[in-house]
Amino acid sequence: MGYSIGEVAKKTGLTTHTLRYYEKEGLLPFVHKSGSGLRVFSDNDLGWLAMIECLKDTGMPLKGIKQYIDWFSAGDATLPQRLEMFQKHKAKIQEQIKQYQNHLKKIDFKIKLYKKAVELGNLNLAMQDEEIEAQRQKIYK
Amino acid sequence: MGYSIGEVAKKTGLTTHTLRYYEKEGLLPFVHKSGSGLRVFSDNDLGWLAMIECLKDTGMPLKGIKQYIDWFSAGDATLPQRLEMFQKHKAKIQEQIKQYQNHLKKIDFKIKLYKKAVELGNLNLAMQDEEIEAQRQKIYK
DNA sequence: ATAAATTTTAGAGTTAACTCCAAGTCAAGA
DNA sequence: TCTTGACTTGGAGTTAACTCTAAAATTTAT
Repeated sequence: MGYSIGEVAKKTGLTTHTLRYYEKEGLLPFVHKSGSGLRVFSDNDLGWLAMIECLKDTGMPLKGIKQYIDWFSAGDATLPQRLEMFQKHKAKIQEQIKQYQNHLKKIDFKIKLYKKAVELGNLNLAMQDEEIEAQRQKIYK
Repeated sequence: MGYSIGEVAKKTGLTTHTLRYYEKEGLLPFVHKSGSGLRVFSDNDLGWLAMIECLKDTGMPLKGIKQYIDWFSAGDATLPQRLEMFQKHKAKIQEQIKQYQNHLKKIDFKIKLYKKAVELGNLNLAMQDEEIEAQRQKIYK
């Protein structure tokens, strides 16, 4: 029914230190304490941790995540703010993905270039290769 | 022919502080100095800055970028290392994109949920909606 | 019952990547 | 020439997100 901090650490891949830090920062306001003061995590808390991971991994700072949790705790009056937050964050993620895909093209070019350079044992020679120069132009134009 | 640090700051969106910091960290070993000690950036330096931005924005720490630059400076003997670096980094970026797309599904679910919740003025009611519950199952199963 | 492992707290320390400051030098326009 | 703005350095300060320490309490295993 409940999980110790160590169990949650194993489940999530976070350390116990990090979990306590998150709680201190207000990211886990729903975790209960046992009579003797030990944290007891519920499945609902694991759900929150999954959401925290999702937002954190997509670039939201802990402060932003805390804002969301504070809005949640404030109840239905903050539903519009929460919707707006997710919509804006979605746009940011999509922008990120686009940028990543663009950067990937540049990396692909470098891989092609360095494959040829390794083959020839010389970077300058590889840069003079027609096909490689053609691809360079396509990307950096 | 050459750009001052302020001009480069405008071109790149970095601050002059950051540019000096990058140089201090060994990321700009090709920038020249004028007789009186002013930095003079070339178009080639701008190319390096673009590559630095690409690697940094895709999650490579400055130390990793410096390693690449050091390998470059060491000459053709390090071509295989550089190729390997780009190949590994490409794999990491692709993994990132996949993860982002997955996270995006969760965010999309939240948007759907909160749209309904705003409509109803109540989050719990929205969670009981059939269509929303169906989508939740699809994602969190 | 006892030993070993886990958890508690407050608070200090770390790392990456900036960001700023002071005091002095350099450059461009009126 | 004078002033104003940009640039120089070394070094200190900041921020986010951990990461660790120590001493005490609790829980689990034998």
